[in-house]
Amino acid sequence: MQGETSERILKTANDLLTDRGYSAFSYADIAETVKIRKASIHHHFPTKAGLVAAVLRAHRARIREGLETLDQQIENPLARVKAYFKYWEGCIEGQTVSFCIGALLGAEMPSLPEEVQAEVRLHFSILTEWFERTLKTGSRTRAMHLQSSVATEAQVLIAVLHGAMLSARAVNNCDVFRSATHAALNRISPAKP
Amino acid sequence: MQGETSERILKTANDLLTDRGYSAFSYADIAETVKIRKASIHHHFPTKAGLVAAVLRAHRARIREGLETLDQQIENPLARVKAYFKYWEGCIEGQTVSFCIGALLGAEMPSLPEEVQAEVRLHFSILTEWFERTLKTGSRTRAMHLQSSVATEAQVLIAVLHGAMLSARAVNNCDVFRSATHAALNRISPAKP
DNA sequence: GCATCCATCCCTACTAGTCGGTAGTCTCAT
DNA sequence: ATGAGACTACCGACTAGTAGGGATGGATGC
Repeated sequence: MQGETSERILKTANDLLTDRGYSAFSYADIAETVKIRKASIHHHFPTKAGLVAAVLRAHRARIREGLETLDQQIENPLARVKAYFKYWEGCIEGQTVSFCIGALLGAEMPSLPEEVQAEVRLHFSILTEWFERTLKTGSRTRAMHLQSSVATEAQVLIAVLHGAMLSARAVNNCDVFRSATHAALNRISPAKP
Repeated sequence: MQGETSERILKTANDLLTDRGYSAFSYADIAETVKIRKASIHHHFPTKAGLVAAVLRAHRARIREGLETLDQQIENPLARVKAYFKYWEGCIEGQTVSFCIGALLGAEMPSLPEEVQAEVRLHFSILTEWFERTLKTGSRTRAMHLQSSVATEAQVLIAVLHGAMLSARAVNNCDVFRSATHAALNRISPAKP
């Protein structure tokens, strides 16, 4: 029932990864919730590193799709950036997904298999590229007002995004995410008349 | 040689924790570098949770001391905040300590023993208190210029601090930490004449 | 129509190794 | 002689991963 087994494995691994990180989840955990034997998971994903890399690829694809949708549906670049932050605010608030696995694995970087590390780096690079692209057009069209270079402002926004996730998780309160990110976004908003 | 065994265990656990997080290091790892048997570690620290909690307490004490020293030696509140960021810039650049264990464990929060979670929450709260206190006097004395409330600005700075650490670790480059944090600090600096 | 083949999928049963933690013993300084 | 600190030797549970066997179903050859 409900879709391909490998899809269910990926989904479960994604969920486990989201709240435990790489080292703290096991094939046995997946087996339990997918209702399948441990060995059967190895049939679909021979190694843990491969499985997690696949989860990250899927995660990245979803994020990329989401960003493309924002690009198409929202004209104002500032509003696009705000919408991306709002998306995460909803995730954290709803408790469904409380962290971005790309960022979470970034923290565990030194202990990850090279295969996984590469995917984490890709996560940061697609995020950086999108922010830089969006900030560049936003700055040009005066939809936003930047105080530093596009590259630097992009880094600040990404840092606030991930750092605020961290704080929200640590104190178990979405409000700190909301207030920190709103303040950061207000600072690149053009001055009100 | 070099000091009490329990001190060496703490130091080693601190280092291991810094680059692997909670789940990815073991008593065996400590035993190897401290040149002691695994069982002997249990003599000093009966449980892993207790050991890590002790590491966090020591880490928090060091941070608190550092902040108190800043409070005493630097008069300008803005300069104090900048000095704290500079401290971490030095840590990351020198590769000696590449991450704050308080923040790192914040990411792993849901999979940590309650004993450790409590210490992580304390880390965030002493950091928040110091930032709020420093920003409040900075704002009052016009040493800095805040666009939002003290509480919110403190959250933004903490988020940038931890988020920039995350980016620096993910892409293995201290420059992103430096540029993001400098930009964030410039924004609370008073306008130049 | 029917047998064979092959790949897919999941299973049981296992491996070697690691995990945190315990029991009990030896040594040595106070 | 007593207690601290280190040891050897072990525990049961868990880890990722492997070997090999059934079951299924769809394609092929006759």
